[in-house]
Amino acid sequence: MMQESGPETKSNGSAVQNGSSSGSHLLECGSLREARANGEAAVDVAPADLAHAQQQQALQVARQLLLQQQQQVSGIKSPKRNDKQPALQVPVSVAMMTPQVITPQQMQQILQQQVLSPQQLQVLLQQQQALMLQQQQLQEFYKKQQEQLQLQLLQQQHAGKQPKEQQQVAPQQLAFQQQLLQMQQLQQQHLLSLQRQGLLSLPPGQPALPLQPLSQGMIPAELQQLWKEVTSAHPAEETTGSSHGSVDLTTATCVPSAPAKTSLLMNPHASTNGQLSVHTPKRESVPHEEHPHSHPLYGHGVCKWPGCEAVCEDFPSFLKHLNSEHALDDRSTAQCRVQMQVVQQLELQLAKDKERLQAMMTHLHVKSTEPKAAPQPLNLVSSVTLSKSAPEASPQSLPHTPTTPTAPLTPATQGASVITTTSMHTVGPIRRRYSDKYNVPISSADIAQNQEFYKNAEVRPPFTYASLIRQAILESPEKQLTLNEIYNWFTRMFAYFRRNAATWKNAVRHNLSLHKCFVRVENVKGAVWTVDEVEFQKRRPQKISGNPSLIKNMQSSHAYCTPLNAALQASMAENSIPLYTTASLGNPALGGLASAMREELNGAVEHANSTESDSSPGRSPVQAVHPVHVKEEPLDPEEAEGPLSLVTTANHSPEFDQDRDYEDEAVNEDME
DNA sequence: CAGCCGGTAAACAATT
DNA sequence: AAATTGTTTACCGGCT
Repeated sequence: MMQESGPETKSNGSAVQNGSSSGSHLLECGSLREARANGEAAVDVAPADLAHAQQQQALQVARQLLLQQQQQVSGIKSPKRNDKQPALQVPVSVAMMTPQVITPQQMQQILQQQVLSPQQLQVLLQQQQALMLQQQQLQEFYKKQQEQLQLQLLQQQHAGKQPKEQQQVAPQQLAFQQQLLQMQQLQQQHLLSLQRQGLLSLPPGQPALPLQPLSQGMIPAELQQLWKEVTSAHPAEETTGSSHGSVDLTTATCVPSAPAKTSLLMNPHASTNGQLSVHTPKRESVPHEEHPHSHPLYGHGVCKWPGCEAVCEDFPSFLKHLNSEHALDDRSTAQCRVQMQVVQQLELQLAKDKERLQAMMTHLHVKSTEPKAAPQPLNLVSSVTLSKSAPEASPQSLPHTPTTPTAPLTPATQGASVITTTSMHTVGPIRRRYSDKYNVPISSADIAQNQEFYKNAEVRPPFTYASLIRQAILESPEKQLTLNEIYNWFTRMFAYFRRNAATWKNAVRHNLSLHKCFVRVENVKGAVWTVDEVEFQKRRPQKISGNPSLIKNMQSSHAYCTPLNAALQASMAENSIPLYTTASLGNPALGGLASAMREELNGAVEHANSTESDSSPGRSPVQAVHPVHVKEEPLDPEEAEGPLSLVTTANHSPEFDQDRDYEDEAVNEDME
């Protein structure tokens, strides 16, 4: 225990550790790029706008339908009234309206990307809130629709209805159902194509959309047309040749800025259960009725119904057009459904991002308030590392207890590293290396927090044995420990290591012997192990060099921005929201953060060369900005450790510098 | 695909 | 003699 708070710890100063290789970043970037490539091509319209427009459209359409249905129910006649039946409801409700639950993979992603600046969070938050609103409206509409349908159905059944109607209806329904199925299939195809393109990543275990096996060839021309129209709305992702105007929605409506939804990927699993707790709000929310002229389907004198673009002189004429051309018929309904699906996708994305945001918020803010009740589940991280597929169970025989199921997700913290030497946490320092891949650097605060977390949660720490061993040794007052003491440290600091002793102890011994950085020193009482920082540092470069992927993301001078960008990009990539992609660089807020980070980076680098001024300077800026601990980019873990090495070895070895330089070079190369 | 890394398992020797 | 400590080799999976 004393070790924990031990003063000695100063050793590790600021280590900004980077992890070795970060595959995750790479992936993220890659996907992002792909998304951009596929999506940006055609669009000049901001994706956000698109998304917004589409949502609006969907809502509008839905409202329209709802209104019509209501009228019908209330006795007002309308052309085709019963085109719906229970059978139809199913697909819609099940497949379309259910939001999705976050999958483990998503969680992982979330975990990996937790590095957002407050500004980013804000932006995200705002966006999500906006989307949420729309989503709620949509859901509300949907529920109503369902109710209406049921009502209708009941009426029909009880009334015994006129044969005519039924006759009319039957065929229509059949046709409609068929269309729906086809639509779904199309979407499925779309999904598949997206997957192929790498835009979509489906969780392994998740089945794709629950589609019915329809022959693909059956797609009626009309449906195809429909599909095109609908899809054209989101050109971003669907680069498919069919693209057609793409303009419609976008131009007109809305918001000038933003991102797109490109994402769309219809997430298969979406259909499963998830649910956004959206409570149906009140229908009053429907604004359009009150502001007729602001009809989402009407803008710039043009009907914005997907694929329509009919010119309407004025609003009244537009209304006429709307009622005549886009009445409640099969086509409109199908279009509506498609739109709904589009919206749903957006919702899914929204849900994901919300979750992510939640995690980030929790991580960043709650932290202080909430006693890390459920600290983070790095385990996710670790498990990820171990295996991507297995959702929760850690593949390895590790005893992973699902400890905190509630798991907050703040995981990202995994990484590790910034150590504050002096201060920051009494806890010891750093655990620097996270598991190979996810090397997201962590702030001291994270570490401290994590420490608590690991002490109680049987979660495998995302650090290598070597890192842990080193940590243990460095934390000791004399910087040396016997094997048994190391064991004790492990068990004391990590609940995870209270199990499977044979396994990890063997690993510890193995590591001690294997790595040159661990030096065995004969002692009076036997032998103790010490750390040769120089050696330890030496090993790093290799990894780092292998990190290019990670580095690529960053911009040379903005090394520290990397995490940020990475997170953003990942987020965007996932959501296919270009907005951020481009914006991130230009965004002033981000820029500020970036510069702050850069400073930190520079500081880190400098002190790395110099001596132990370490981390304190570098990190302060960031912290000052916000409690956010941005995980500093790992440029090199070494850096973080640099100071430490000094401490231990006391001298500045050329090798050290070389390593550093080497790394820097590598970084630059990659970046450029 | 090769190479590197880290984790795990295990055999074996030396020491306590 | 048993347990602990160290060393070494092999294999596997992930990543670059």
